[in-house]
Amino acid sequence: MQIGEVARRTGLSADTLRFYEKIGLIAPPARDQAGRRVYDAPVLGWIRFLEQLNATGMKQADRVQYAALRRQGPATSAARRQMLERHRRHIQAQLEQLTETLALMDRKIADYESTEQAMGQTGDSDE
Amino acid sequence: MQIGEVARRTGLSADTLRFYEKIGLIAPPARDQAGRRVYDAPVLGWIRFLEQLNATGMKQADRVQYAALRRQGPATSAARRQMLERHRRHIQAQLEQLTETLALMDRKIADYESTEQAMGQTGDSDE
DNA sequence: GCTTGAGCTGGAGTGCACTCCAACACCTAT
DNA sequence: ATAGGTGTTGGAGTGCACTCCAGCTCAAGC
Repeated sequence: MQIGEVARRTGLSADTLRFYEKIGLIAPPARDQAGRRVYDAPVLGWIRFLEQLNATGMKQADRVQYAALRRQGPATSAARRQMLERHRRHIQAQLEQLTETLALMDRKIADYESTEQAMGQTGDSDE
Repeated sequence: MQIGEVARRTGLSADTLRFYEKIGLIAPPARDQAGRRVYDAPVLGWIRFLEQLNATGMKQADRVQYAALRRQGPATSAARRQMLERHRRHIQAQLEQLTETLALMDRKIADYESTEQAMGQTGDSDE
C-alpha cells in the first residue's frame, strides 16, 4: 500500500500520515525504488487504535509516548498498561460529565418545549 | 462582585472572563465609578452552564451563537432548543465512542496483565 | 500621601494538531 | 514522448481557545 491508499482506508490525509510519522506516532515504513512509502497491512489496525485514543481525548504527546513504548517492545508492557489505565479513568470521568450534561440538555429542551407551548406565559427564564 | 471574585468562584481566569465578554459569551457587565466591571450573581449560573457545554465539546463559535440568541430574548427559544437538541445528539455520539473505547481499554489492560504474568510466553502481540 | 493590590486596555504570544504549498521526481496509459 | 496522477521534501500557514504583557488608573489602609 502506498500513502494514498492508507489515507483512503483510514480517513486521514496523506499529510497527516506523514505528520504522524514525523512526530513518531507511526513507524517509518519501507520505501520503494522511487523513494515512496510502502505500508504493510498491520499499520491500519494501529492507526485505528490511535484514532480511538484520539477520539476519546488522549493528547498527542501521550499517544506519541505510547507509540514510543510500543516500538521498544515487550519490556515496556507495564508502562503501557499504566498509560491505558490512566486513560481509562479519563474516559470514565468524561462519561460522568457527558451523562450529567445529557440530563441537563433534556431538562432544558423540555423547558423550551413548554415555553413554546405557552408562549409568553412563564417567560424565558434563564440560560 | 468584581472580576477577581467571579474568577475565583468559577475557576476561570480574569483574562478568560474578559475574553469571553469580548467574543460575546458573557454580556458586558455594569461598571463602577472607576470603570471596573461589576457582575451580578446570575452570571455565575450562566458561566457554569457555558462550562458544561464547553466540557462536552460544544465549539466556541456555537456557544457564542447560543449566547447571542439568549440575549435576543424569548423569540429565539425555538432556535436555542434546536441547538441543544443538536448538542444532545453530539453528546450521545460521544457516549457511544467512549463506551466502546472503555471496553477496548479493559481488553487491552487484561491482555497486558496476562502478558506480564506469563512474561515471554505469548509475546507482545499488537498495539 | 504613599504603597499595595486589583483592575483597565489593546495587542502580541502560546500550544496544539494539523494543513497547505512550491518545486520537484517518478510511473502508467495513450 | 507526453500528460496526468501520485508521490517526495522542508517549511510556512491555519484555526482554535485562550494567555500573557506593558503601561496605565484607581481606591483603601497605614
